[in-house]
Amino acid sequence: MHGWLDDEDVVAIAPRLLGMRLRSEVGDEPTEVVIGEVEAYAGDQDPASHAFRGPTPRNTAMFGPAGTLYVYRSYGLHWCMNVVTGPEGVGHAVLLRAGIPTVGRDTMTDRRGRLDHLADGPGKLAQALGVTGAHNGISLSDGEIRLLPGEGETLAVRATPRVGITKAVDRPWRFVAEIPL
DNA sequence: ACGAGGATGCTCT
DNA sequence: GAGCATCCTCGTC
Repeated sequence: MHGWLDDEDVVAIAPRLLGMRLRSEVGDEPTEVVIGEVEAYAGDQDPASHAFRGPTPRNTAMFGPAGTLYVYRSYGLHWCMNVVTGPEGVGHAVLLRAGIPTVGRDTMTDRRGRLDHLADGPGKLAQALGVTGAHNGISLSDGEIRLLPGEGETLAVRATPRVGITKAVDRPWRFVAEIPL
């Protein structure tokens, strides 16, 4: 399943996640978004990656097989989720930064505590789907959180520098799906 | 629309 | 002890 996720080139994989669906079976009602913004992190080739200096207690999930979910806590407050890619052991991952809510809107507004800005940021996306550190290391193929095919529409994609980092700031490894008019 | 500042706790040096 | 792959609120324009 998702055979292309184990490709060596995480920068090529990242934009292919745009338009895919991310479905959560956490809680009573399923929730789902279409992935709209991602960033590539290239393991030991990438000073901005959590895996840059090799395995640690926090980042072990990054060195698992492609299709593993890596969840970490950001700024002591928020959870952020990544899709592990590449051959097992390389530490590549794609940060999921934003999604368009499609299923379970009521549950997402409950979890977010507001009616707007439900999943337009990495911490907000994880919160809307009910994803926490308890999901770190699970498979995105057969678990509570799943990566599913999109509708197959062709998306216009814009590449920009990554957000919120202080190292390797020049690499245009953030990919945003342009909303068609 | 945009920017500054504070909240908050874990990870690794 | 420093440094975060962030979010929210409250100011301005």
